[in-house]
Amino acid sequence: MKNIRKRNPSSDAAEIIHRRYYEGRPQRLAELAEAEANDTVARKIYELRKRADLTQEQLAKLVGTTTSVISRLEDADYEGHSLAMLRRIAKALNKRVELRFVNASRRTKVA
Amino acid sequence: MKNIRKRNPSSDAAEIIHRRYYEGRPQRLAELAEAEANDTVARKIYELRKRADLTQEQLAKLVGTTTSVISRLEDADYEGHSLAMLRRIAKALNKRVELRFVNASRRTKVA
DNA sequence: AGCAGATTTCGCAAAATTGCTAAAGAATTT
DNA sequence: AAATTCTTTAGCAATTTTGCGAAATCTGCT
Repeated sequence: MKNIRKRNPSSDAAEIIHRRYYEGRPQRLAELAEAEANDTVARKIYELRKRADLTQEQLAKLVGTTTSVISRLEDADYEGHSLAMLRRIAKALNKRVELRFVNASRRTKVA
Repeated sequence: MKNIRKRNPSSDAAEIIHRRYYEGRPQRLAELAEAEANDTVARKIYELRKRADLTQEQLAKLVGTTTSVISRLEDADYEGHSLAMLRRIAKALNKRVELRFVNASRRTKVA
């Protein structure tokens, strides 16, 4: 996951937050579900991978691609995700992609 | 929206259901929100367009493309949707795309 | 500082999606 | 049933995404 402004510090905000709040604290992980709804796709993938405790290389292998591809997908600036790729990632992590069209302004809360 | 088995009858299941249950019956429309969560992307787009009471041509114009593209996106067999296109459609209809990775088996209910 | 692991970036080829036109097929209206 | 509107299909070009390897950058550890 690449930070927006800084060049290439894997010590970016998301990484810091992850370490501080989630690493080794199972109860915190539950909170992620809520926060995720407002996140970018790139960050969702990043969080998903972190929660599964995988390196990009490990996820890449599961998905059937390379680390450079995973890195690109986790790049906040990248906008070119395909549903097909998102599904491949989901499948690799025993998830499934759920998609909805919701009214532009309102944010729907999830049960 | 193309049916899976029949060749090209726009009198396919979805179309029939639409006419029978939704056309001119506002209260029925609410039920769509629930059903949609389990639908394919293709059908979501179709339902979205129908609820907006638009022809493929009208939607195409709003999105900035042609009817053939819309038709393809509504084809149940088509799997090549990109997030970018889904967002263009959402934007045209004053919606936004919400995406989640959920556990493979369970279906999350929406508020 | 040095080392090993992890992530990012670059460049180009391959594959997939979109853009578009025209024509055929189907549904609706008159 | 003829006319009109709507949708699907086909083909190909243009654009975009993916695939992939190698080098560069960054992190954590000793």
